[in-house]
Amino acid sequence: MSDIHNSLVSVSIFKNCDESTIDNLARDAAVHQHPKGKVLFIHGEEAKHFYFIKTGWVKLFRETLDGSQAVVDILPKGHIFGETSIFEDCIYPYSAEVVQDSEIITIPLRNLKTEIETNNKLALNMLGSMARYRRRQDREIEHRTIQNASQRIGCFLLRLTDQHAQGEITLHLPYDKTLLASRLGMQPETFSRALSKLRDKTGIEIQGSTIKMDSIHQLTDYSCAVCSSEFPCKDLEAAE
Amino acid sequence: MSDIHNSLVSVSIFKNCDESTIDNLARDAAVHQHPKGKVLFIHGEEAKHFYFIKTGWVKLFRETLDGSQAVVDILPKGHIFGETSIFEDCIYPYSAEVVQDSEIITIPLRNLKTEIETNNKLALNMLGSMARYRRRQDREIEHRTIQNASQRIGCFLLRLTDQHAQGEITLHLPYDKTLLASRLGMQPETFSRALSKLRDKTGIEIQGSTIKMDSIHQLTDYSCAVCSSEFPCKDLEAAE
DNA sequence: TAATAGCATTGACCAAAATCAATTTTGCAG
DNA sequence: CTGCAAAATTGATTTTGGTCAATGCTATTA
Repeated sequence: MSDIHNSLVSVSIFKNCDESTIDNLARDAAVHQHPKGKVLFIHGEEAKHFYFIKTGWVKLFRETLDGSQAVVDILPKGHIFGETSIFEDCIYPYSAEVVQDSEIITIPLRNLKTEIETNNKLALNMLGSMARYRRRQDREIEHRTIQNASQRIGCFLLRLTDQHAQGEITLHLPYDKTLLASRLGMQPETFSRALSKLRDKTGIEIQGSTIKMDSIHQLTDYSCAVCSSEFPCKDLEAAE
Repeated sequence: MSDIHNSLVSVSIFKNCDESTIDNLARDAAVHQHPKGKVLFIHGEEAKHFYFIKTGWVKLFRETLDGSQAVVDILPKGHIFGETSIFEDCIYPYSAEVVQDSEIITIPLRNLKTEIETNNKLALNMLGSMARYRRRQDREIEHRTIQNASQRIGCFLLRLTDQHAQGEITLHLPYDKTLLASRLGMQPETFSRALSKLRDKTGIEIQGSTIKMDSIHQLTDYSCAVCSSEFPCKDLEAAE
């Protein structure tokens, strides 16, 4: 159990909360190993748990009857998801699928709900987290509206780099290109062409999933020109 | 002052809160008349107040240096905005412009922050409100990803109608078509053509800003087929 | 009621991205 | 090391929506 406890203390919504708060949540939690492709829950299903990603990656998405899907987010280890379902109708607002073999902690929403109803500190942390997420989503809508495919990729790459990095930078795409394409709201073919275009326009070097550049300015000049947030963005951080 | 108080009691985040809570907020609030076109604040500005729309409409948007803008939302009377800036850096995450002569109540964020830090009921209400907003934004991203222009218009029209309406329906566009186009993330010319296409595909009648149809099925068949939320949508309600 | 300004529509054209199809490359299992 | 399946790329084509320019419509007001 101490394993679960140790995982949860690092989550931003539990920051500065009493040990007892975390213990109350961890009490009925469980760790599971999930293979790539495993669907944890489906949009519209009754929400019983929320989840913490110990290792791996999880895709949140919405899917229509005809099979086309819109990716809401792709979360790395250290993040929680499904927690917003304690409000309203207790229904998951999206589906969740493990996109790489992952270790996931499952925690009953009941415990969170009970705790938050009396714990103002927790409620405030969660509000802060949701405000951050909201900014991220607002920015996402802005990007889909005014950035083209290449600029969106450039912006995504910038978010992978240390904002204050100097000199030559090497970075790796965090997951495969098809998934990244869906994360950015485009087709794999469009992604491939748009990345080539980005290379031609900015001079970055691409070797598989490794990308090198002399300085971040190669990307900022190209991508940030058409964004309302001047670089370095104040609202770049990942969700909660 | 009782005027301001009466306005605020109707806001969902103050539901079931003590009279004293609302009085604390209303104490330093003020009502102003704003003409169409008035910009209330700009993205990135230090956030001092949040706002309640007593009458009229307000557009929330983000704008780049070169003038292109992305509309985040368009809010009717009864809604608040800017309140999420009590978290983090106290900076407005979007700009706000009055799009019709409006009566707006201005309330210091300070008062809200002080109150929420000790008032768990208020915090929980606000969490519920933000969870609703988040679902709306997730759906918005989905729509921009998988619906085409005509389908987005159809979906918007459905959200204007009574979900359980039977028989012939008449409805009016809530604001002018140029603004509606920006709300739906398209150009005015595209909106015009897409609306004509929607008419041809569904048989709805269009007369200026008045739209008539024999039944909502004309629209649901066309627009909801490519959406993950089966009609009637559970997550259609407006934000705040 | 006539002038006008802003909104809305239409047409012609262009650019971006989606689609469909065919390869090529890569990573992995045997 | 080889063969295979999945991922990625490339080409050809279509679709969608954006852009620019011209025109039509309508509501306000002088």
